[in-house]
Amino acid sequence: MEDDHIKNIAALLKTMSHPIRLKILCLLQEQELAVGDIREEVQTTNANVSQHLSILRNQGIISSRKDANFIYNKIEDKRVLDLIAKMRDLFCKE
Amino acid sequence: MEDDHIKNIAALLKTMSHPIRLKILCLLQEQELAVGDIREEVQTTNANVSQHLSILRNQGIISSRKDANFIYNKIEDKRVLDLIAKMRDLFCKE
DNA sequence: TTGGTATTAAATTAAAAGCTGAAATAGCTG
DNA sequence: CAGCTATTTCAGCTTTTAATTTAATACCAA
Repeated sequence: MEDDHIKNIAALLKTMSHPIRLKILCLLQEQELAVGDIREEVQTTNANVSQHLSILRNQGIISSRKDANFIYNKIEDKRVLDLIAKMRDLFCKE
Repeated sequence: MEDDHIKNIAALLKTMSHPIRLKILCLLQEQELAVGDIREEVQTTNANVSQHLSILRNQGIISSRKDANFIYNKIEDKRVLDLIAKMRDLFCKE
């Protein structure tokens, strides 16, 4: 694997390696969600969720759409879904 | 996915998310290597490689065997090999 | 045992990441 | 417009991580 790929993948893993962000990605597997919805699932503040979402957005992993004063987030990079599926497959047995 | 699994996977990803450590794992896919061998591939110091190896060892990802004054490292958790293969498949196209 | 090589350990410093609370923005609704 | 809700942004603070340097350990070979 070339160094450039390694650098990119390492950056992606770093983005995914925070428990809150990983959980957000898991939640978004099935549905679009707004910040408030997510805050209910992950025990933290709105501002914190918002910050994590913007990190995910900057990586291009998720995208957002605005509706009234809600902002709905969904997974943009479908490869991440594949990757999460694989991880579940490998590490969630038992 | 349960919170415990998320926590564990996040910790694994975090360990893998440093470019040097990810590269070390890629190098170890094919063969056992000593610290000095790795230092030649990754541009840094011996001590730095050693530190990264010990992080990987503490996570249980790699294991070591001593032969004279070399310490050979190899991947212990085979699931990590699977995961890397998947990532290569998803993110190294082009 | 002396010297050389390979590796680890400990300590220091610098940089990055994470969380919080408060202020700012944007869009509804009455 | 005034007030309310959802979200983002910012500043400050604490914690974590990374790299470097230096010292220590272990093994071999002359």
